[in-house]
Amino acid sequence: MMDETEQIDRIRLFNRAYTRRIGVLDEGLLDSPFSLTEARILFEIATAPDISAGSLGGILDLDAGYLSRTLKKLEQSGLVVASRPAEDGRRRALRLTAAGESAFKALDAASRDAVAGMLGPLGPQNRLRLVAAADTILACLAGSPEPAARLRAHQPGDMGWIIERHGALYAAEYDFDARFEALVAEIAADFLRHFDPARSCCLIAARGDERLGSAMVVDAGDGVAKLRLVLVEPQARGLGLGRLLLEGCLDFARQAGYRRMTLWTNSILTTARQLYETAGFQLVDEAEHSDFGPRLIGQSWTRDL
Amino acid sequence: MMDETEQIDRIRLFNRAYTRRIGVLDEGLLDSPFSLTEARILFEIATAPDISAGSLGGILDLDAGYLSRTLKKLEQSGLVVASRPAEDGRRRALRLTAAGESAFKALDAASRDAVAGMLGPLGPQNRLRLVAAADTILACLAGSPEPAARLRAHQPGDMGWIIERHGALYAAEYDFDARFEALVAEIAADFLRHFDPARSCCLIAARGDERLGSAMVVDAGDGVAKLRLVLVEPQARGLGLGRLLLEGCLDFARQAGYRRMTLWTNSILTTARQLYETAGFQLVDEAEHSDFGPRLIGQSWTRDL
DNA sequence: AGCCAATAGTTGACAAAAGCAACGATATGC
DNA sequence: GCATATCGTTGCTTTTGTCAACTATTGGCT
Repeated sequence: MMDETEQIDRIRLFNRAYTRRIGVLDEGLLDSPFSLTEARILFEIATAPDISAGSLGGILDLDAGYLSRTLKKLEQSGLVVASRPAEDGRRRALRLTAAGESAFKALDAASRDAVAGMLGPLGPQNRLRLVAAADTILACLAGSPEPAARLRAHQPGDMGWIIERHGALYAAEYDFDARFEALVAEIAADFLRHFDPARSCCLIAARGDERLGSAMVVDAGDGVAKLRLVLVEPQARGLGLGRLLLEGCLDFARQAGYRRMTLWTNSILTTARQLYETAGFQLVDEAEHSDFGPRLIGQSWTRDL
Repeated sequence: MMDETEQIDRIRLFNRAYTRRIGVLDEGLLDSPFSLTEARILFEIATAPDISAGSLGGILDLDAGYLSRTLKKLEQSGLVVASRPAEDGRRRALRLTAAGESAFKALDAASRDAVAGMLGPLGPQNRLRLVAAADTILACLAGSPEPAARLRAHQPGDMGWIIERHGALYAAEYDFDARFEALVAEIAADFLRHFDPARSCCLIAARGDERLGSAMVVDAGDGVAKLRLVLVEPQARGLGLGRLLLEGCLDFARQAGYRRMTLWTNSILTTARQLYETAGFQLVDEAEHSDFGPRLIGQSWTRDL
């Protein structure tokens, strides 16, 4: 895990590195006749015509006096005009003249080129990642409360994802071999082949587009529902998603009229074991096996609904 | 898709927003007796003791004259000492005094607090996302030139990925239903169950960790190899990956001693059809079916090896 | 209506920050 | 040992930013 100190250090590292980058970008404006502040002023006026000097200063965090002087210079150069709006004789509504517009366009193009120059050497894939990461940062800072993880029914591709994550995670964490992924694929294929919305369900825990966990219920006959393929991604553990998925499955099974629910798991999955125990499941059988490579103890659990 | 113009605009938006954020952070240093530049100088000297004024200026992009004066001020305040290293009488090796160290520590703590204040109101999940995104941006910019796509053998999780992408892509592009994903899962499970490195193979086209395409060869009996599950991700199309995968499969089949290669596909997959034609495959059979929902024309292709 | 406080912007004086160019001291290459 | 380059310093200048006093206008209040 990453503690707060390390988070802060990494953000500070990022701030240093990135501001230096941006500094390099802004140097591109050096061969224009405008200072960075002037360019920012032109940009803001172009974006929000009839803006007042006051709000401009607020946005750019400029001293009122300094701003006033700078604006006067821009007016004298014929790039900006100010009018006294009828409704408030104190304010001055700022606008770009035609010359101001074209100066802004040139600046804007230069700034665009500078960014393009930064993105240029990156591969198309890296560019997308970069833009996505920038969006993420803004979203996080905007404090857009991170979309809550929620349960949804399965969609095309979800079965494959379940197989992939089971295969990759159990291989990495417990050294399961390919037979495990094969078994999961068979279970998933079987689920899709015989999917009956009244008798079976597959729940995906997702946050936005990101899949965080899975669980499914299938008909085991005799009024017994079988819980399968319960998985929570490592980065999403500790959020109660396992509980959420399990509750969703129990609810579904009850509504579907099942009397009991059973599941099969392996003893090394201690977190899962706790989850099942607190959810009222009872261990009914254990048997050693080596179906997936390492020596394991398979467990059957059950509970009434 | 996102075109370059939009990427640039979003990065520019990010730059504006983020620099403003950092500006706010730096204001935290205002109640220290140091200017931002002095603080940066202290930071660099603390990080790299015995640094020369020249490289300091290079790192911080400061005018040599300005830097010289600022350093003199810091020396007079007793925070920095400079020594003439024996090996080069022109340079001056800069170090913090004890007082300098403690001043730096205070600055460092203030900066850390400022960042902590920025991260504070975010949720723990958002903090992690933010840090991860910042790392991503630096990694992208570090311009680790995007690794070339290459073929590799399958690994744990790859079969699941193949199933996921087949399921999701064919559903989105051709409206295939769940039976298709089920079929792919069965094929994949079968492959894993009966995988024999001498008789079958699965190739994954990958760029770094990112999977871009797949193809597999299985034994169809009578010296015939069957090509299955050829897929290239939309964002990686046009790079010749399909060709690469196909050649890899043909090479494997020849080395494994197969006499012929067959494959089954559907007529709507026109890009794939061209790929097979140019690779020397010949259409031997067509049959209408609706196995995956829409009415399709299945095609069998074959070629000698 | 008339007064007062608040708001929007301007101006002068000044300080800090930054840039430029000339210069001295030392090192390096031929 | 001389030309040339490097490292740093200093004087001078411009740019940038700050502060406080000031004018003009508005809006609320009695």
